[in-house]
Amino acid sequence: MSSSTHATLGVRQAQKLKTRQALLDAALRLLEEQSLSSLGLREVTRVVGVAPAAFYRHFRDMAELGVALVEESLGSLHVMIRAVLAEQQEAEEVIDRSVEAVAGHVRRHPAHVRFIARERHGGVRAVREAIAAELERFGDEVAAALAAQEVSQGWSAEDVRMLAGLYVDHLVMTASAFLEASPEEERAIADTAGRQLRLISLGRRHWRAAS
Amino acid sequence: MSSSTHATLGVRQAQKLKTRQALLDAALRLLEEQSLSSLGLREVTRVVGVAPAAFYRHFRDMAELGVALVEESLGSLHVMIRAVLAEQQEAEEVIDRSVEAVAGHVRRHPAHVRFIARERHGGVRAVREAIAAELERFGDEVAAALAAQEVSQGWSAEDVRMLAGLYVDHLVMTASAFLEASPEEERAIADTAGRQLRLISLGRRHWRAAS
DNA sequence: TCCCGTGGCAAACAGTTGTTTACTGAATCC
DNA sequence: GGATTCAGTAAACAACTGTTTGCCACGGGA
Repeated sequence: MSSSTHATLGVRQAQKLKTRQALLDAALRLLEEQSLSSLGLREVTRVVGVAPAAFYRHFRDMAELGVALVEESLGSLHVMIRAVLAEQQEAEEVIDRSVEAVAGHVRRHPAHVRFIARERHGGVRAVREAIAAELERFGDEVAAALAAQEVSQGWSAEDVRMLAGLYVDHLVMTASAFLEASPEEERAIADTAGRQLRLISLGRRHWRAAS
Repeated sequence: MSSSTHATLGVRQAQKLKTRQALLDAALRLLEEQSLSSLGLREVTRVVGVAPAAFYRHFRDMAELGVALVEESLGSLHVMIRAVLAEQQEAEEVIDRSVEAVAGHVRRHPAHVRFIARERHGGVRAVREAIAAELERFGDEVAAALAAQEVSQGWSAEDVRMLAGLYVDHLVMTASAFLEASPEEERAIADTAGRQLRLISLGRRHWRAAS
């Protein structure tokens, strides 16, 4: 990683990116036990081992750093969603795969997930809006994938979008549930999430037939 | 209100409760634009117009005040849920009633709803746990009501509980969606929430028949 | 090689924070 | 009616905050 940026960007910019990333990492770590609106600039620079004033070379204030963290956090989630959507299997299988993918993602990036769950309704407007905008894009993407499936024939675009919203909300809920779960609770959560998805999928298959 | 407490408790305790409530109110107001972990003790006492040290006569620290706010906020939500569950009508009707009840509740107690949505995954452990415990009780209550309906015959207790969880999560999601919505968006949100509930209810009616 | 651009530093700034201390005055109890 | 309890006060404490200033060292283009 370091070597590639080194080669491409020159020592100068590479070093800058490095401390920028160090600031993001330190902030993310500190945010495991508090929320963004109480995270201090000095607190972050202290962890990185850099002067407080250096912060301003990278971000105007903590809100701007927060927005950068949103991109980083939801970026990793995005690739996971794409991967799940790309699978073209039968409903029963894709559900278990999805839940397992979410569990794995939480296990791999717990701080990212915690940050999103915490700041989605948190005290910093700019960050809330960044998360909302990105989640809306996820919803659109899911909707497009759903619309391409044969089960969705005859569905209005509005209905497809509301189902996608349900899935995205459920995804975030499940991820945050995994987050605060002890290892032995994980199975129960995965189980519940799977059953909930199955019930939704059942409602989906009977949507226009019954109403 | 003041007169009743006055009569029952004596001037002494009544006054104490009054400033305690003033602290809670001030905190709730300040929390509309920040999160609990960044709310300062002095900030609250300043708004109330009381000396900083007076705070300790009522709460050990801000976390304890937060827990008190949880009880207050979810208390009002609790009566709303009870009211909805008490109605024994046909599925189609109860859905629209419920969504309208949620919308009304958010309109009436926006600060309470915002507080819960924000601190449910917020930075203060004690508050998170208090919210989680209370929402779990809500889930149990909903589950009991669902189990009593004829649609749930043959359902395992586990399945009923997972459906109740889905409803509770959806409730919180919908409430927080109403919260950040402009008045003209309210209708669309209510509409989407209603359709989502209808789809879930559809899946519910086909649960054991298909799987 | 020299010079410019710039990431990072040290120091100082005025404010703010949570917490402790000793106190006052009024409601309560006997 | 006198003693007591206790909600609220004022003042002081050290510790911390975000932001500005002038400075230095050094990588990169000429």
